[in-house]
Amino acid sequence: MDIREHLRSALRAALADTGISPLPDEIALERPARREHGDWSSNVALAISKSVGRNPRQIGMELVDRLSADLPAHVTAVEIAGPGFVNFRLCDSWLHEVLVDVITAGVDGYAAPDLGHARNVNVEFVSANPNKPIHAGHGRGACYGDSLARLRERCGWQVTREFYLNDRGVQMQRFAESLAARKRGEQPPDDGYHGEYLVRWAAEMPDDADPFEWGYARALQSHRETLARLGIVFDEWFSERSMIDNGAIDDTLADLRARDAVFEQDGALWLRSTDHGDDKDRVLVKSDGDFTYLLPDIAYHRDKFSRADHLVNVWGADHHGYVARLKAAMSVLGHDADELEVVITQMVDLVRTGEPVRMSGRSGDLIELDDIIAEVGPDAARFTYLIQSVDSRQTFDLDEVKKQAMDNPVFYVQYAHARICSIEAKARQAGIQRLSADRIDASLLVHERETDLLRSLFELPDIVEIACTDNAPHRVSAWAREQAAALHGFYHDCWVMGDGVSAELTQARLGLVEASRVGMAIALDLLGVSAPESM
RNA sequence: GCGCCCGUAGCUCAGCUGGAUAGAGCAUCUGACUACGGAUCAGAAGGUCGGGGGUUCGAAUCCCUCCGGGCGCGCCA
Repeated sequence: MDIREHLRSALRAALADTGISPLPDEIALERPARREHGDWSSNVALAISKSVGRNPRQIGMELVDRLSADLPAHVTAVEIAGPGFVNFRLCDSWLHEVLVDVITAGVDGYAAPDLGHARNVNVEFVSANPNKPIHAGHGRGACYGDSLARLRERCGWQVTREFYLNDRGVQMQRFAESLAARKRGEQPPDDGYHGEYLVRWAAEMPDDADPFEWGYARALQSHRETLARLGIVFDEWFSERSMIDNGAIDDTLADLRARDAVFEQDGALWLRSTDHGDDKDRVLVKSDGDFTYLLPDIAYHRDKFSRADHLVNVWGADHHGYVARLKAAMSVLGHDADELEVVITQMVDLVRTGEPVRMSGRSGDLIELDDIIAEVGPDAARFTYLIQSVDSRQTFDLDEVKKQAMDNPVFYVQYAHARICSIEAKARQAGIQRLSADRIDASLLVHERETDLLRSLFELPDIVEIACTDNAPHRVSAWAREQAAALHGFYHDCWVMGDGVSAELTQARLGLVEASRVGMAIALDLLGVSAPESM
């Protein structure tokens, strides 16, 4: 049983004994920041003092008295502190159970809370237009979205990774015209695409190819290849054009009309989105008969809702203004708008030793994600994109990320994993066979370095759950760094084998090393970063 | 003007569904291996958590307000 649930039930019983009624729904238990405040602490006396009308310190004292009279398992002391905190001191035995839990559950079973209950979730991300290479800014959304998908998979969801293709419209026309112009050796039109990549692609294009279709296919190939370099593979590439061909857009329009959610004004057709939380109504079909981008978007999300229980969209900050209208449209169509989560990633500033990397506006050149990957490597790119909350603007310093050899966190973390593997290999070479968890005497693990590692491993399931529910992979990155620090400290102070280390202690420590490997492998997998056995 | 995000150590950032003396990495300074990989470890120094109010036993965290920065507010996509 989770140690917190164990302490909670003890507290609940003590509260009942003191005549508190009704018992609080929630009893908070947390690890105090300061060591002298014990191993676990509860503020329950403070939390209920008002409703009970009693002094919190007094309630706390009573709880301490009753708990001390019959100490729960693992607990060595219960103390009152400050305004009324109830602090528990535990012996290390509760941590020794963690070791067994981790090894027994393994990489697939540990820290895998079932939050999704096999529901289907569709995670749509990147969705870069198929008319130019994926650039550095997309990298953040790509790594982030894939990590969200990994978190969902670990937490019991059925996940579809989806890429939406805006494969029609004026932008694609301009792209085709620009490509054709380059093929003829001419400059693209002023309102076309001027990037250097078009010169390369034009050179590849056969003379008799249709610039639109060939260019589209070429861009798609480029996207696939770039994403594959980061280990990102999509299940579905959804074509906007297909919704015209198969009537999905007409159906959507008919659906909206049937729900009396549209009206005509000034020759255009409008969606009454203000009825569902938008700040103004939106045009669906322009007076010239073309529809706006919004209508296919609505049709697309309508389609996604027919395929999944829950939708997650990863959008760049420049699209946050569209959230309200899309949610309004889904609400109009009878969907629960809360089942559509739109997460916004803030911008990325590329810099090189503190100097901003200029994106040439004149030529239309962008820094391609391929170039970033080639320069810093896929693991460093992914870890860097995922090390920080996507709510904050990110400064991505290419030189900092590349000089990883010395001080980059991704290497620090990967090195920890490699070290673990190195120890295990050394043990094998020495003919030491690691015993199964039930045959290890985990109680031998009493060194502070050892208990630090176990405490860290204990936290991983919580971290995974929070990262999943908050769409926050950076919590996993932070954990991985802490776990790596704990591992390096352990490595430094605690010899697993050799003179002066008993066979039993070697076995216990090998178990701890294996548990660490499990935890680190889980975290790195969630981040999509490789877990090397040697570096 | 309105909306969303951000403002925490010299730098890059965690911590934000309220907890006790605010953390990490980098950079700086000082130390540590005759053994499992020194891409490591230990210590020091570094702070008006943008400012001001409020709620609370308790606020970086919640509320209000102001300041600063980013991104959006189309019958563009």
